[in-house]
This record gives sequence, C-alpha cells and structure tokens, in this order.
Amino acid sequence: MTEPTKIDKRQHIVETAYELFKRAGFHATGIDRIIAEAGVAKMTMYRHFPSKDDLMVEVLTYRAGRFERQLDRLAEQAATPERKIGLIFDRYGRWFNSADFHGCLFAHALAEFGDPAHPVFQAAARQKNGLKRRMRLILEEMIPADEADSVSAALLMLIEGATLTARMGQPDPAIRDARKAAMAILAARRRSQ
Amino acid sequence: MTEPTKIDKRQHIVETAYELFKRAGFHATGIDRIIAEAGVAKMTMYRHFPSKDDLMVEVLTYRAGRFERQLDRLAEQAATPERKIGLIFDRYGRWFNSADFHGCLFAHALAEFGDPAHPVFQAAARQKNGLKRRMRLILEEMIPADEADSVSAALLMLIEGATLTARMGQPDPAIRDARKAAMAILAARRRSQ
DNA sequence: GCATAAATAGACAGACCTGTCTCACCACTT
DNA sequence: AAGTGGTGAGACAGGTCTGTCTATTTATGC
Repeated sequence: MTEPTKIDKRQHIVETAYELFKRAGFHATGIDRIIAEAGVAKMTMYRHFPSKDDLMVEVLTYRAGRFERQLDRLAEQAATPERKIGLIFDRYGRWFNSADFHGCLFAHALAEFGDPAHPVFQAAARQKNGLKRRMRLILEEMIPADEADSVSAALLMLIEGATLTARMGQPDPAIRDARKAAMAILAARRRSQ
Repeated sequence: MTEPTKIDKRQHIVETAYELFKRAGFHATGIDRIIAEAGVAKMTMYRHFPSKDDLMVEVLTYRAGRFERQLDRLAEQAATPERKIGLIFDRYGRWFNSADFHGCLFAHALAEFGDPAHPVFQAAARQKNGLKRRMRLILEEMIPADEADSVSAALLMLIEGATLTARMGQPDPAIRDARKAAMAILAARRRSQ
C-alpha cells in the first residue's frame, strides 16, 4: 500500500466530513468526530482548513462540482430537452431510493445557516443556482429565454420539494408525482409555442 | 396591567422560543438564550417542558395548529378549487415578502433532525402532511381521488421549493413561477377530465 | 392569616464545542 | 548525516451546551 500524499489526505478529510455532515448535519458534527473518523490529527485538519466554516464550504463546493459534472454528462445522453429533463428526474428518483439517502446536503446547509451573508449559505446557494442554470440552458433549446427561466425555476422547486417529500418517507410517489408535474408544465409550454 | 397566569407564561415561553428557533435555528438556539429572552427562570421552563426536545415539539405543534386554522379560513373565502389553491399561493407570496421571513420552520426542523424517529422530525412532518391533506381535499371536488393525491403532492413540492427559492433571495419570481406552474398543472388535469 | 404552589436567581455538574499549542516521530531531500 | 516539513497524539484554554439543584421570594387558594 502506498502512503497517501498531501493532497490525498486533504481530500480524505473532505470526504469524511461530507459523510458525517450528510448523516448528522453541520452543527451536530464536531471537529473531534471528523478527525477521529478520518484518522488524522487535529492539526492536520486545521493546516488544510483554517476553520470549520472553511471545511464546510470546501465540502459543499466539492460535492457541487461532482454533482454538476454528473449533470452535464447526463444532458449529453439525450437528444430533446424533454428527455434531458426526464433523465435528471430519473436520476433523482434513483437517488431517493439509494441506501444512504439522507436528503439534500445543500438544502440542509441553507436551513442550518440562515444568514445569506454566511459563506456556507452562499456555497449551498451556488449549487441550487447551478442546477437551475443547467435546466434553463436545456429549456432554451425549446422555448424563449424568459419562459425557460420561469420553467427552470418551477422544475427546481419540484425537485427540491420532491427531495423533501422523499425524505419524509415516500420516495417512489415523490419522484413519480414530481415527474408527472414537470412533464405537464413542459407540455403546456410546448403547446403555447 | 394584570399579571400573566400560569398558562400565559407557558405560552410566552413557546412563542419566545419560536421566534428564536425561526431566526437562528434549533441547534444554534440555547436554553439560556430562550429563558433570558422570555424573562423566566430556567426551572420555570423545565417545569413546563421536561427537555429541549419537548419544547421544540411544542413550538412546532403550536405553529402547525395556527397555520392549519389560517388555511381552513382561507379555503372558505373562495368558491372553486382553483381559486382556493390560488389563495394559498397568494398567502405564501405575502409571507415571502414579509419583514421577518426566515424560511419554513418545519422544513428547517426536518433538515436539522434527520432521524425520522426523532419526535421533532415527526412533528415537522405532520405539518407538511396536514398541508398536503388540505390541498388534496380541495382538489377532490375537482378531480378523482387518486389524481387529487398526486396533484396535491406536486403542489406541496412547488410550495416547498418556492419557499427555498424565496429564502435564497428571489421572493417575487419564486411565488410567480410557482403559481404559474401550479395553474398549468391544474389546467392539464381539468382538461383531461 | 396561613399553607401550598409557583417563580426567581444563580450556582453547579458533566459533557461537548472550536481552536491553539507542544513535542515526538517519520519520510524525504540535499 | 543533518535538516526540513508534514504528521500524530493529546493536553489545554475558554466557551457553550443541557439539565439539576438550592435557597429565596412571590402569588394564590382556603
């Protein structure tokens, strides 16, 4: 076994913190827990991240990056805007049913850090805006830009609401109803073209 | 000025805790802060509520009751299901623009307490189910029961997503886009009747 | 007026929190 | 071989958390 390099160790801390934040929340997860789980010394963590805030922002930014890359890959796998949006909803449906589904980390960050000026709030908001932006770009191939903005906002709402509903224990009806509603909204716009 | 009675004092604690939980979150609000703000002794609080968990459940239950009474009053002020749903969305729009809008306390509770077995989680989930149930009953005057269930789920998702979007700083587009999407969903069902 | 109950202020325990610091160790480079 | 920088283990400070307890005062009912 090769020794982990500096970058590996930093990344290992980020991924360990991610798992803990996801399961227990941000406030409820202490530094001591993170370093114990990651198997690193406290000073190692504080060398890479000056404060817990910085670590939380890094975790959110890292996961947002992964998420957006997956989203972009998904959009390439379908031809029409409807199908692309459909694939996004399908992906959410599989996530809702996955073994370690614990709700949306970004939504939880927004809930726990209510101050819009807080860096954690802003990092979480960036992910939501990135998702909306990607859906808007998909929709602009289909409807005018201003309508695409409005529809992408509605689709984001359905996704966020579905995630919350799935969290409350009904993952299958959640994604089914959200998908049905999304397709109804798209059909209405298509018809009014 | 009359002195507050026993019930008044208990209720005063609940309402003070509500304000603090709403602004700063559940974990971030300590008992000491609550009793200082309420102007009561610590033992007074612990006499009424054996633990912080009990107080949080009481706050959520109290607010859910108020919310549902307002919802029921709202439903009486319109004749058709569409108008009733419209009034609910209007009410959310006014809330988004109110001075002390800090997002949905129940959604925040679900985010902070991820364990579905936790009493706080369950108390918050009850409010969401209550809202969905009321919308479903309204819709059952218009479409079959199974469709009403699906549509009310979608409307709940739009409301939750709109609340999150409003929280991120766009209250007016949030309620406008949510309302537009809701009406499109209702129109599609009406048409397929 | 007197007894009972409730409320007050505050100390206190024990645990946890973030963040700093020390010191020893180990791997690698020059 | 000596130095350098990252790391581990853990003590530590200073603060906060929930929840308990005591001692005193206030309010209420009979």
